[in-house]
Amino acid sequence: MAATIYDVAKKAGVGIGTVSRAINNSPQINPSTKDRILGVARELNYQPHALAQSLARKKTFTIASVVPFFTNYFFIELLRSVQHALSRSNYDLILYSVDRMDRSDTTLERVLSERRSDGVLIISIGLNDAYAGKFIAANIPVVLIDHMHFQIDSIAIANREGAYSATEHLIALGHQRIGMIDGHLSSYPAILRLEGFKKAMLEHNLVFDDRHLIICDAQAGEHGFNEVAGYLAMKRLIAQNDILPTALFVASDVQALGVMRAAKEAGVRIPEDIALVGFDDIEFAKFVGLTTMRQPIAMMGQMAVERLLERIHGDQQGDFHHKLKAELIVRETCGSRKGFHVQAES
Amino acid sequence: MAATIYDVAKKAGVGIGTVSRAINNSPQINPSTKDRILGVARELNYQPHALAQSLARKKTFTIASVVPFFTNYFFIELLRSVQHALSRSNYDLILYSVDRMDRSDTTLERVLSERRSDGVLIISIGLNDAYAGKFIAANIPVVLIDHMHFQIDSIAIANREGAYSATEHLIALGHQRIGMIDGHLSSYPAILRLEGFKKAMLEHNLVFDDRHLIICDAQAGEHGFNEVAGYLAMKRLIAQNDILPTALFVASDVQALGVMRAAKEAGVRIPEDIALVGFDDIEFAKFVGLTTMRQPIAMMGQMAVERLLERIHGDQQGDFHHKLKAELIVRETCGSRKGFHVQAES
DNA sequence: CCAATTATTGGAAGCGCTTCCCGAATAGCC
DNA sequence: GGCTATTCGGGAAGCGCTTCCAATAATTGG
Repeated sequence: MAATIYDVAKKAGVGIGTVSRAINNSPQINPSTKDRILGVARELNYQPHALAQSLARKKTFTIASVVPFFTNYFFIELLRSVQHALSRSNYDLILYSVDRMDRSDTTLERVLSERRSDGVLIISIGLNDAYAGKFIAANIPVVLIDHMHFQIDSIAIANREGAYSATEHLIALGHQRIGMIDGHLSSYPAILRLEGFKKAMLEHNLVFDDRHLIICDAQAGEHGFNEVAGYLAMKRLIAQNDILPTALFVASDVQALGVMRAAKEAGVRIPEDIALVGFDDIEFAKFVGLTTMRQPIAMMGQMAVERLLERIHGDQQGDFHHKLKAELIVRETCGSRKGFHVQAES
Repeated sequence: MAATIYDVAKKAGVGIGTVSRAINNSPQINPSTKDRILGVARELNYQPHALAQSLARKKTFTIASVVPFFTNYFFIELLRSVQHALSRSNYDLILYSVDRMDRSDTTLERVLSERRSDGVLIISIGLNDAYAGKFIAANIPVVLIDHMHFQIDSIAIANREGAYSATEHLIALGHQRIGMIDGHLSSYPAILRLEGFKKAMLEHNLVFDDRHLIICDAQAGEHGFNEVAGYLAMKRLIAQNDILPTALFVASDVQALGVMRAAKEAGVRIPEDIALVGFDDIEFAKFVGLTTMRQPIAMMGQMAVERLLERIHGDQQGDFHHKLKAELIVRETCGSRKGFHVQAES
């Protein structure tokens, strides 16, 4: 069995309180006894038991992340950055997955009741007022990523503005007949991106054909933000239109990948026949040359962690609703209008 | 403050032991008092404190996973399946990331010392004898994924055989001048895949040109299993050879993606000029039509979790070194020899 | 040299639970 | 009815730690 604090105390001939002070380097201890105790501890290979510490301190040094597992590479890249940001602290990360968006409640309930964590990161999941209230009542700091709630800290992308920019890029390229493929409108970002798209069209006096808008089906609460949904949407677009749009704004990169696959199958060339702009800039967008709106994913993860940690430490008060701007990354799927917006890329 | 077991006991007019029996549905309790207590508990919105339970039970209902974060989509898909398999149990998942492969020790040390978990999943990381011994001594069940150790349960892919099959496929297609792009040989799978490749060449009496073998550089202990490494390798291959191989076996799909990008830039057509076989079958392989060796990633994750849980419950003894076979998935990067090996795909 | 501080230390109490031991209550049996 | 099994419930002990309080030892100033 592993050594406990009592073993160390006995062997060092001191009380357990003193050992505790030694290992937590409290100032209330004589440096020489401290050294001696640390020596004994090393000898015994003593390691404090994290759980016991948590119980006594009422602090777990763990943060929870609630993630829709794993429908979209966006989450993964976010998680990576969260983990990265966290690795500089000594907090552990515990993962709560929600497998169906429409059943996120049970997961949230679990996070709340287990009390394993000092703070929670909720990714791409809407928090209703009831749960927001519960977290506030339980005094557990929460940061929402890619979603909003008026009472809860959040960090999200400016979706409407991003969609606007994407569409505007297409318009600037001379396109007039522009379509859009969106996620299901049960998703908040999907709504906003559609709004941004429509706004851009309107402000540039372009009419937009309803048949050129395809909303992906939601499945298992997934909002259609996946490759297959994009593929299917593109097939539908091609099937139901005699004249295709000359340009397409797709609400996410994974969907755009599906669009490209369907286009290829149908002999529709990109960008020659249809120009394409995505959204997210997941890692693979670069590999396939997809023009897209870059979400600063890594930045979002890092900021969220920093904010959460601050909240945990009680440093910060006041609301925090950060909105990051998406940035247009021009690659090849809109034709070689390189230099239209110069971007440094590694 | 949240209700404790004492609050429930007092309000129900019983002892704490009885409350404990009620919520853990022990048989040693009168059903009627149990119901009454459960009623009170609900009223008070009582939730047992997971940490306190863990401490008292000496069981955490948590499993740890040690993951190289996140150099390769292989890990992510594995993690997804792990999480999925776990969601059917009531174990939580805590994530320990190792950011540099060559510094996995500190992470393992932490897993060991914190004792937050009942079992550990170690993904794609080599375990040396010292740490294997420590886990055994601490009596913590471990399952290794994508790696081996003679004393520790493991589940891995048959790398050598998979590489052999990939190469053989190319040979069967009539290729003679076959090259390979591999990860750095500090990686065990990289070694095995190279062996399988060479074996296939040898057994089919094909000579293989050393200049057609590119070993990616290892960076930050990353073994070169990433897109950029593949890209760079392909550039090198093209640069240092007057006559290129007609086919290429690439040790991982992410690298193959880089290879494709470099090929495109250099005007080398795939599959016309060079046929390509990858390894892993990550989700994106399908999107880009990459012929590859499928690792049953989801199966690996699931089996690993099942085995780990069995070990935790003490059901299983004896060694367990499972080797799964990789399966050839024919797509487009070797030319349209569709039907060569018919594969059902959704 | 003495009172007043101040620096250290020991260890009980407490974190919220499980579990074991023991007594009370009830049931079963002759 | 009396006696033994059985069932059920109470609560102390214990999981491994932190922290607070009181006690002791070392210093300081005069």
